[in-house]
Amino acid sequence: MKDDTKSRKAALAAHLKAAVMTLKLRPGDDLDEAQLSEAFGLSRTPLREVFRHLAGLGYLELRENRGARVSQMSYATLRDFFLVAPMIYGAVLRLAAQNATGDQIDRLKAAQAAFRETLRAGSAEDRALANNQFHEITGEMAANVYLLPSFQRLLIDHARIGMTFYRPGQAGMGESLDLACAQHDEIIAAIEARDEAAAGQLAADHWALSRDQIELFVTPAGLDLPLGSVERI
Amino acid sequence: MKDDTKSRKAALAAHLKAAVMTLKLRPGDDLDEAQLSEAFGLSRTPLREVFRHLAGLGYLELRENRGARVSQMSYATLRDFFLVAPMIYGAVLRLAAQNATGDQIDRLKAAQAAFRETLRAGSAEDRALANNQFHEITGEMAANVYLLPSFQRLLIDHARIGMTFYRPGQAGMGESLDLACAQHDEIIAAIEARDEAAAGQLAADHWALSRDQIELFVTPAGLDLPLGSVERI
DNA sequence: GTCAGGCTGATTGTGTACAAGTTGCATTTT
DNA sequence: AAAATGCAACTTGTACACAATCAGCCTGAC
Repeated sequence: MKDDTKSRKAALAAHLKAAVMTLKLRPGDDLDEAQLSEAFGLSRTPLREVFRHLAGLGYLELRENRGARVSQMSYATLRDFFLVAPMIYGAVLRLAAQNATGDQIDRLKAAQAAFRETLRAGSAEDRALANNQFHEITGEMAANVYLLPSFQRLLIDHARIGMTFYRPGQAGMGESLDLACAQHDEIIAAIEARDEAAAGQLAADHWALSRDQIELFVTPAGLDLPLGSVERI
Repeated sequence: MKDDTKSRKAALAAHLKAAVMTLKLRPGDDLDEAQLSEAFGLSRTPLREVFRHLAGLGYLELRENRGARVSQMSYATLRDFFLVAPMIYGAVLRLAAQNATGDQIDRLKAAQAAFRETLRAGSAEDRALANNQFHEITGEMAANVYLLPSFQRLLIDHARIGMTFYRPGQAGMGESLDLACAQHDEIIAAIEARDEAAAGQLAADHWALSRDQIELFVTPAGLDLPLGSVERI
């Protein structure tokens, strides 16, 4: 009974994390205590402890007397994200290059293999989670208690933003994913070589690629139509 | 009864935060649920919610089946601190200069006045809390959800490190505090003038001062004794 | 016709009882 | 005498019941 309960709590947390990052639970969605309590075989007390934990990590927001919600995204958070992400990502990869252990590098390679597999045959959700897993490990390598909280929040919303702006059909999307995957390989190499400068540069490159993808969606290529055929508002 | 409970929870959280930052509760100390439950008139359920909340913010650590502890400090965390503090502090003050509202600037000035008052007549604890309050407001000004979690963790441990290394008698301690206070004034001015570059520079200066104080303690001035009178190991 | 006020159903917050786990001591065995 | 094992007291985790709060709807007055 003991292991059951613990694993159920862990399962609930993992389920919610994945659901939030893949937008299966979308920003602002309400969570139903009663329903989740039933689904995971937990009473409300441990359930709410999980909620509080995830709220601390930035997945959920708790509102007084009004239950838990998936944490919101807005233009303000998007702006916050663009301002801070390059700095934190750079710092994490530089520290990762300094500190990574052999075991961690092995796990990073495994994560990269899994990510590559999702490119071949995987849903957008699988891809986002695999990519997230890869970067989580770099965070673990950086091993800095003061940096991690911000980094992990960035990863959550990076996954969500990526899911929002992911359009399989869009021109250049496949190429971008391949490029991102290649950059992951370079990141592994830089970390393994303890090349801090290269890791920092790769962080910048990887970020730039991701940012361009997002901007491409926000500012899409204009439709190629003759003048006058599209009404301007 | 409603307001009572809420305010008691808030009081407990505030009490624990202050106690942790001022080292009244020292890193690694165990927290007694039963005792705190009695002292604040809360049952264990809400008490544990407060624990979880504070654990998320970095004040406490929760261990499975073994209660809550004040979060640890070690050489590793000290090293982590030195590595990322200048970066985060710089980012926060630059963003604060960009975004601060008039109301926030007023509150910052009030916090600075309170801090100055603790210099004149206040305990080391009062001073640490007042200084923390000042920097908390700069974090609020920066208003970046991705930066704040790391910044607030840094502030907690900055307060604790400051308390650890604070020695009223030590040469230069009073001068350093006066200098730090003067820098606060300059920081306010830079923010009010929306001078981002100046704010960034002041963050670096303020950090350098704090760092030097810590190093002064870690590497104190050698005793002024004739050669040969002190055995070298 | 519109808005204010109060009721009602549902949801969340808290208190308490009980189950599970852990620690330290005592006893036993080698 | 030292180490290991079992027991007991205490601490933590979970479940459930009750109290408090909120949102929506209805009624009634202006």
